[in-house]
Amino acid sequence: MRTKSKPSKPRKLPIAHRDGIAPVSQSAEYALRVMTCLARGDQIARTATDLAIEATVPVHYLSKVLRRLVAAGLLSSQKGHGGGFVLARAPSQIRFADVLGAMGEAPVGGRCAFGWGKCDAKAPCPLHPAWTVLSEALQAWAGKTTLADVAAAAPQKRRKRRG
Amino acid sequence: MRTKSKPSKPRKLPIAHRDGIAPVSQSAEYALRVMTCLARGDQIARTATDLAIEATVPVHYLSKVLRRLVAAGLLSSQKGHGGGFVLARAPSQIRFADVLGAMGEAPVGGRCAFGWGKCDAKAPCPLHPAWTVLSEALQAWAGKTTLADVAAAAPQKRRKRRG
DNA sequence: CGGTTTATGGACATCGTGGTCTATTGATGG
DNA sequence: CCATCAATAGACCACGATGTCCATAAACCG
Repeated sequence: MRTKSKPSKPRKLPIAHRDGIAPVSQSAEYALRVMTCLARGDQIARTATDLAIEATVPVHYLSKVLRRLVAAGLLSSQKGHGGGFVLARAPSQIRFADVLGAMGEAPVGGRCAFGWGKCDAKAPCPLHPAWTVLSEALQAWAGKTTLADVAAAAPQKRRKRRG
Repeated sequence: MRTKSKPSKPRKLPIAHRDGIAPVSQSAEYALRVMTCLARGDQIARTATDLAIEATVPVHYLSKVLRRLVAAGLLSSQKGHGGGFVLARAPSQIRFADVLGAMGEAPVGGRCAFGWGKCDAKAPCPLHPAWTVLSEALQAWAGKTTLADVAAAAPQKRRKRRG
């Protein structure tokens, strides 16, 4: 075993690391955050600034995300005084998959994880079975979870009902 | 110098899209590819160039990935004529989680998807339950799948299996 | 021993994502 | 009508992940 390879100089390699196995991009995560915020409130218009604060997202960047969600038909927007963003459908009718899809995060599956151009059940790459398991788990999650689920969960603040 | 004005490029929205819900980084995928290649062959040393061709990975970039895998103790390396890389353990003893961990892809969970600093079962963010489901699915997948699984699956060449 | 083969280590160059900023358009209210 | 608010649009920049290249070290072969 000649792999002594003494690590006397523990220089870090340029291969960075993300915050773990990031299932979605940062933009997509922002989208889910803001959609969650909207689902948890009343159906009144919320401004981008307002949402950015609550969702802890850079304001100007969020506007781009919101634009995408509007273009995808998940949000309605209203300009001018009193305007803002509202969910286009009921929270129970908006799946995570819809939000991710609006952000360009297609539900996996299109690309061969092994680098092969074509990869299907007939001519599977070595990683195909394992990747299929992962892909199906992700799709099941994104397809089943809706905004209604996250709206119901974990109230952010104690909203005391007056009277 | 990036002051080369690159006009005429119809940059839609700056929110790019990856090849779907990419569960791992490109580097981590490369690592899984090359580890799969090694698991599928005999335990003879394979050169980086050889592996790069089979795994369809840029040669020089792969060398960095291989370095990481060696540093993590998943691979053994041998310099000089006849040298190359070999799995440090049996394929059944190398989980995907090990490979991902070597590439810096920690098994999720550390960061709050909603942007909160702290986020646990006691004070969960709205996304916490949904994210927990996702996180556990990913961890289960990465923890259960081993190189032996992908080595057995989908023989690239016809090879008689014993037993 | 020198020469070849291989891994090792790092210096760049490049590109996409994330993030900031400014201008414009549209709606509302006085 | 004008002032103001807020969405829309896109230019622009920073930075990290990706990818290329080259020098060096180590192991083997003659």
